[in-house]
Amino acid sequence: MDWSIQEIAKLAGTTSRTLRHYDDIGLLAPARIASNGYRHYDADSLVRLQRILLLRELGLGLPAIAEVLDREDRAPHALRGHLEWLRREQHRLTRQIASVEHTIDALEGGERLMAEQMFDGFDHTEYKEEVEQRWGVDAYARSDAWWRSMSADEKRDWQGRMSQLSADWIAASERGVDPAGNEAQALAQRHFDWLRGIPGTPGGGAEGPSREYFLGLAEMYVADERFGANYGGVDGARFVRDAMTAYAERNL
Amino acid sequence: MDWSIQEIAKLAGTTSRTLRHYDDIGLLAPARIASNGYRHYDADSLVRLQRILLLRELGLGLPAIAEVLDREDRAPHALRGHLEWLRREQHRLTRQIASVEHTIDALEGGERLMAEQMFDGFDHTEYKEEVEQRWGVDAYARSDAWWRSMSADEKRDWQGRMSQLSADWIAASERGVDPAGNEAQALAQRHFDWLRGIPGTPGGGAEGPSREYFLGLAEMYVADERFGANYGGVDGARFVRDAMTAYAERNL
DNA sequence: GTAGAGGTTGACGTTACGTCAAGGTCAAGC
DNA sequence: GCTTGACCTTGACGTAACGTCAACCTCTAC
Repeated sequence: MDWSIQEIAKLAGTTSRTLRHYDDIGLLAPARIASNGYRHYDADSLVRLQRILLLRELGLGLPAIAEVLDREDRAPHALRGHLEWLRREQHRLTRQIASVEHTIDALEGGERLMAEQMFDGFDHTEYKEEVEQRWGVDAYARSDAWWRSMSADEKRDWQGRMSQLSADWIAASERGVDPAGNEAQALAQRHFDWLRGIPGTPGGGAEGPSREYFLGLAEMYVADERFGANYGGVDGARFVRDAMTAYAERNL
Repeated sequence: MDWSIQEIAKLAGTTSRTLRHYDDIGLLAPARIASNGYRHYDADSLVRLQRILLLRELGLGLPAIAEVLDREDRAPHALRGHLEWLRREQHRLTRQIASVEHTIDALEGGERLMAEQMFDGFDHTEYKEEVEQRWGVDAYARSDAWWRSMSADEKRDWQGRMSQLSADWIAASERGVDPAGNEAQALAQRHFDWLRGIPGTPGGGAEGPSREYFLGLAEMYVADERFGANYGGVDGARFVRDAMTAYAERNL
C-alpha cells in the first residue's frame, strides 16, 4: 500500500493542501519522500490521518490533536477539557441569541434601543477618573468588575432603568417643578436607589451611597458637562443637583 | 466635547488600538485629525462607537455592522439573518458536544473507537474511482453528497453498523460456515440492507441495489485488496463474494 | 515532442484586533 | 534649554487552518 498525496486525500476525504499543511506543522509526515520530492503515504499514515480527522470533527485544535495522538492515554482528559470549552461556548451563544432576539423585538417595537444603549459603558467608564480620584482606585475596580460581570441583557436592563430615570429628570426639570417638592424628591429617591445597585460606590451596598458621595455626585453633574449632558444640559443638571441636595439634607 | 483617542476609548470601554483599526477599515473615522496627526473624536463619534460596540456584542462582524449603521432600517433584517447563523452554530455545538461525550464514554469503556472510526470516509471514498468508472460520475456525486450531509453522529452510527457487519463476516468466514447456508445468507441479507441505505448506488433507494451492482461489488471485494482488507483479506473476501453471489441468484 | 494530470515550494487572504518596534509631540520639572 | 514620561503616529508580525493562485518541475501517454 503506497499512496500519492491525492490518493490518500481522497481515501480520507480531505485535500492534498491539508496534508501538506499537516506535514508543514509536523502533525503528519509522509511515510517517505521520493527523490523527486513527491510525498508518499502508507497504511499507518492513513490510520493516523483518520484519527486526526476524527478529532478535528470533534472540534479540537491541531496542537491539541497532536498532543492526544502522542499520548493516547490522555485522550479522555483532553476531551473533557475540550467539552468544558464547548459548553461555555454554547452558553455564550445562548445568551447572544437571547440578546439578538430582544434587540429585534425592541427595534420592531419602535424603541430607540440603540440610543438607550448609549449608556453601555458610558456612564460607567465616565465615572472612572472621578471615582478613582475621589474614592480610590479600589472602588473603581470593584465597580468595574461588577459591570463586566453582567450579561448583555442585564446591562441593558440596568441601562433601561437609568435611561428612564434620566428622561424623568429632564421632563421634571423642563416642567419647572420645585426641586424640593414631592415630585422631585421622589426622583431623588429613585436616583438614590439606583445608585444603591452599584457596588464600588462608597456605601454602594444595601445601605446605599454615603451622604458625601451623593452630594459629590450632585455637584459633579453641574461641574462637568459630560455628566450634565445626561440630564439635559446645565439647567437640568442644576435641577438634579438641587433636588439631590434637598434629599440628602432631609434623609442622609 | 473633544476627546483624544485614549479618552474616548475609556469612555466606551475599548482600546485605542481598536479605534485605529476602525479608522483603518473605514468603520469609524475621527471627527478631525490635528496637524500633528492626532485623532480627535466628538459626541457623534461616541454615539456611533457605542452602536458599533453594541452590535459587536451581539456577535455581528464588522462589515455587517457597517452595513447596519449605513441603513439602520435594515437592522432587523440583518439581525434576523445573524440569528439564523447563531442558531445553526448552536446546533452544531450541540452535536459536537454529544459526539465528544460519546467518544469519552467509548474510550473509557475500553472500546477502540479510534480504530472503528477508521471507516470514516474510508470505505466511502474508497469506492470513488470504482463507482465512477462503473456507474458514472453522477452516481458517485449523489453518494458523496449523501455522506457529507450526515452529522458526525450519524456517520458514526453508520460506520458502527458497517464495522459490525464486517466483523460478523470475518467471524463466519473463519468458522468455515457454508457460504450458501442460512447463516451466511442472513449476513448477505444484512449486507444488502446496508447497501440499500446508500443513495447513489444503482438502485440505492428503498428497492435496494441492483443485481449487477451487488454482484459487481462481490467481485470487487476479491479483486481489490483494499476492499478485501475489510473482510479479513483474500480468503474472507472470497467467502463474502460466494455468499453474496448465492444470495443474488436466489433473490435478485 | 508535447499535452495534460499531478507534484513541489512559496506567499497572500481570511477575523479583529494584540503586541511590539521605532520614532514624533507635548506638558512639566530642572 | 534639556530631560523625562505620557501619549501619539505608522508599520508590521501573529493568530487557526487551511483555500487559492502563481511559477515551475515530473511523469505518462500519444
